[in-house]
Amino acid sequence: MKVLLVEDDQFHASYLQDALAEALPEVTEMLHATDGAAGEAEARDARIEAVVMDLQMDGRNGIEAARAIWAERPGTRILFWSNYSDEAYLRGISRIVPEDSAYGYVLKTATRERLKLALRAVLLEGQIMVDREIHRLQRRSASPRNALDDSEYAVLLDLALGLQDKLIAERRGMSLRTVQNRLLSLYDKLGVDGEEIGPALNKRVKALSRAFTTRTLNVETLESAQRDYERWLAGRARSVH
Amino acid sequence: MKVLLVEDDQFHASYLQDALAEALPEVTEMLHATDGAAGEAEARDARIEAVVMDLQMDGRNGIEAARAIWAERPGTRILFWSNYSDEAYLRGISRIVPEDSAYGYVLKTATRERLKLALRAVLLEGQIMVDREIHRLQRRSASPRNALDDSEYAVLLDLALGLQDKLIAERRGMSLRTVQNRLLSLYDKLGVDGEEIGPALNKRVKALSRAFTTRTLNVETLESAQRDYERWLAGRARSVH
DNA sequence: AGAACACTTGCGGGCTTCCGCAGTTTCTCT
DNA sequence: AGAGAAACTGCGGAAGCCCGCAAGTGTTCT
Repeated sequence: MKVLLVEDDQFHASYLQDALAEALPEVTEMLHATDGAAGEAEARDARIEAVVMDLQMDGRNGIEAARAIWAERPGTRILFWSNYSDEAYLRGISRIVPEDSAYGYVLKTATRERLKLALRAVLLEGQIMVDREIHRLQRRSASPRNALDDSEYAVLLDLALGLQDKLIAERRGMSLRTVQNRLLSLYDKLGVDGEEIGPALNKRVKALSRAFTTRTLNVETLESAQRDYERWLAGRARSVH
Repeated sequence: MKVLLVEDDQFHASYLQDALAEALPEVTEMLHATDGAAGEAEARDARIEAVVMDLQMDGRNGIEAARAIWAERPGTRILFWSNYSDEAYLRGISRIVPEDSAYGYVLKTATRERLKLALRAVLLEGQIMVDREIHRLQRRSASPRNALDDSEYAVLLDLALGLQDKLIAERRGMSLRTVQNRLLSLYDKLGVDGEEIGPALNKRVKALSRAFTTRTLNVETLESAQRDYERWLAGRARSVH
């Protein structure tokens, strides 16, 4: 059995290697990549079927790498292992997991035993295993009060990029007023006006600010949204001539 | 000689302990705290004069802890050891270093030899030692093109919190128009309009967005600015009755 | 089928923001 | 001290944003 580790921090990588060797004696070959792009290449070349993936890496991050790997071989088993319980990362993952594939999510603060358990369960048995703390987060983000549905999330990304209402309307195919309605519910859900007694705020900016502090958004997500936007812009320019 | 380690990641902490033992046999006592608040208390109680401090920690971060420690005993020698080369952290540090105290900054990606060198140089010899990569960043941030001066930075923080022009003017004691001038130069320096051919943007939001992607700002800085703002608000309410 | 509810859209008004123009103050040289 | 540069300030207008109101469309119950 071959396993690929994708992890850019050397201490964490060597800890992982030890734990993996202990947990899975059936591993015959252990590959190691230190960023998402190298991980993708490695997975393709070596026809890897089991991966342990860090999420937060310089350059190409774990989510993007996982998406690329699953696009080629949806059966690949991936265990995500990360410090970060950011909602932004979770949202990214739940969006790309193929229906029938095995994956797991373990926090780096988990005990060695729990890590080893997850390694066996996901990589060997093909189970799905999500750390309890993560699960709690996902539940919270799915609770009616704070859940952003996909279209609100899309508008949030556009807002974060600095697009004006009219442009968002064009990009998302909604009327101006509908965009503004979405913004209103965003302000509500992000708690922009929430019980603060203070003076009036610039809601647009405050919404972005809260999206960051509540980990609904993070820098990587923002950068990837920017790339999407530029691609769309290029397409639009072509179609308008 | 007593040394205090403040580091919340267990792998990094144990690596640090090893390196410290190798580099400084004269250390007789090694204390360990896992967050900023505990680090402060430990430093005070044990009358610590040498600290190795992680910057990025949950709860109270390294910058705030260092400020508190230096406020009590400016002679304390502090070596910052961190993954993060964010400008936001650097700006924080250069603001609080007492004129005559010894400090250093080493990246976690540095070799063991370089770390040991920095440990000896800063903690034992009281030298100042800054990783070359960090130094490069500081220089860039001091270059005329992108440098935000203190008052621009203050306005950026207020903007990020969602304050409106009028409120910023009140808080910072400037006229409304001056605040707007600051904003204009912020937009310029953050490249809000920079050679992008795309449609017009919401500059306020885009400025915040760019501040994040260029690492001028990060979530911790934002949260601490929010606390400052709330304190100011409370004071203002009292003085107005 | 009909009632209740949610979502979308246009209109309009009050407010904020961006920014050019021009006068005044403050800083910085020689 | 005096000249020139840089920063600060008020005014005013165009554009964008926030949002209440009301009419239209679609969905889900009973």
